[in-house]
Amino acid sequence: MFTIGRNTDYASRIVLHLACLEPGARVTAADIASRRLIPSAFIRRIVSRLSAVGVLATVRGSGGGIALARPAAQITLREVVEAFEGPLSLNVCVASPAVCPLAVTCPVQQAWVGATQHLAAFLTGVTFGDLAREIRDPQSVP
Amino acid sequence: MFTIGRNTDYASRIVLHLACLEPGARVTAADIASRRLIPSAFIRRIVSRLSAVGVLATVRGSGGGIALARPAAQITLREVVEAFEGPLSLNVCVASPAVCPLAVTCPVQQAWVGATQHLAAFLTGVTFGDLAREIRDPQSVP
DNA sequence: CGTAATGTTACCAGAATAGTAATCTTTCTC
DNA sequence: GAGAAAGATTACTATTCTGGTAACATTACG
Ligand code: SF4
Ligand code: SF4
Repeated sequence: MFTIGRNTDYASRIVLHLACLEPGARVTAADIASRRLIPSAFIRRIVSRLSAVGVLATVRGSGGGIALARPAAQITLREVVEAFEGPLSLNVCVASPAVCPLAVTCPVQQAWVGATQHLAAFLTGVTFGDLAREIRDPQSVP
Repeated sequence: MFTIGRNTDYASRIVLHLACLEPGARVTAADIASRRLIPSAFIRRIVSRLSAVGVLATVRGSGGGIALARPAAQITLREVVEAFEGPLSLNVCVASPAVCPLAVTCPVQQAWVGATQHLAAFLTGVTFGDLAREIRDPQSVP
């Protein structure tokens, strides 16, 4: 079906949730999990990955929690996607042309390279600052 | 890694091969399989699907083979992709928003809808007529 | 009828997915 | 310092998906 995995989607929920709060607000992972319908035993790994990648800043111990490492306006959807799906590459030969012996003369490869670049550009243009702003209008989510 | 499957890639090789021949040329599947490095026991299902979808016209029996059902210029890469990956949908909520309870207020969904539309538009713009023309220049492939 | 071709189905091994669970480490509060 | 509250890490599992193989069925030419 050619879709992103659940990990990636959950990650975007987490970042979006934080982007909707006051800048710099810190909140526990379990809290986000319950509000955003993320399996509570699952969110740990996701948060861990996001912080390894530099999207989240975490504080351990009692009274700790997670927060955005940077302003939401500087976090792109692409960054979150690539943290879980790896570098964008719509066909195996885009990331590493060597895997296909036909790559040298294959015009389809060029098409996939182009499609990947277009998608990457689109996702780079979507920041969580923009996304959070869209949700402020109708009713603010707890 | 978020890529198309091998089925889809093999399918594009088949269509490209036919697009490089004389218009209307008919050739056996086994021949394409050996020239384009497709597992020979695999190509059957792929050809079958492509013909069910209206991209290929097949002729059974001795002396039969496969050919494009329409001029290559009218066959888009999107069509081939969707024949194997299903309707383009970069996240589950794009194809059917009902699967996610958050969909009604989720701005990320809008982003995925947009990304899917952009990708779809790009792939619609790539026809095998164009692709075949690119390969005629350097050296014609057997 | 025999042969050459596609159509269809069943099957399989290995990988990926989605999720659970248990344990470790850090740090605050009392 | 004890205990509790948090995140970090790892191992495990069940299910599905993927890529591929194999066998058989169907069609058509000669
Ligand atoms: S056949 Fe072309 S598109 Fe397919 S993997 Fe090889 S180079 Fe890429
Ligand atoms: S959270 Fe938003 S993007 Fe994710 S599945 Fe639900 S509607 Fe779609």
